[in-house]
Amino acid sequence: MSWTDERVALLTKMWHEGQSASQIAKELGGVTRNAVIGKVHRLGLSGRDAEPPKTAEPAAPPLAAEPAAAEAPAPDPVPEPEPEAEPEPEEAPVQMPPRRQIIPAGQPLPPQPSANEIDPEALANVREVEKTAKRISLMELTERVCKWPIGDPATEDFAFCGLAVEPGKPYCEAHVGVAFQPMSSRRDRRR
DNA sequence: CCCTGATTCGC
DNA sequence: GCGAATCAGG
Repeated sequence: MSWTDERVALLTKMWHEGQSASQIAKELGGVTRNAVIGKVHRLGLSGRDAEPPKTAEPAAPPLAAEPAAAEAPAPDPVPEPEPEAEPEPEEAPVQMPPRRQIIPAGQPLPPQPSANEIDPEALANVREVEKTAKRISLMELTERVCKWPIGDPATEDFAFCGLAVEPGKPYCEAHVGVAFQPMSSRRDRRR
């Protein structure tokens, strides 16, 4: 696969939309995220919009910038014509949702396992997360999705959380929070 | 041990 | 110019 104008245009568009290199690579097909990143750099659009103020020190102290005889500062009004290599192809402004769509749960949430001696903060967090959980089925479980059960396994609306797991753990960040509570925090929460 | 972008360097 | 390999951070 080569970098045709169209592919470069799509790359540029997606990059400015904030898509990750791997997502762009997947969308384009035939290239790896490395290729995308390499191309991004070659195109000079690495810093997605603002200029990097923290690059390497140019080591150019402005000390003798002013010639001694210069009485007038001689300002330069518009030194940068800024080529603006942004062709901005007439792309259809539609097809806007680059972000992963989320399936809302819209459902009362049956009682959770041992949901009464858990750190209130973590619990609140979980209820929040479960509103936005992906709710995947048993067959959709993989090594890297949260396996926290949501709902009653006996009913149809049962599902697993399905969010991205905390690497190395079986659950997402929020569910790890309630799954692995140190005994210290669960002590004396009953009066 | 998943992801991210950044950089290098042989091609 | 290209991108795999590698590096560096989360």
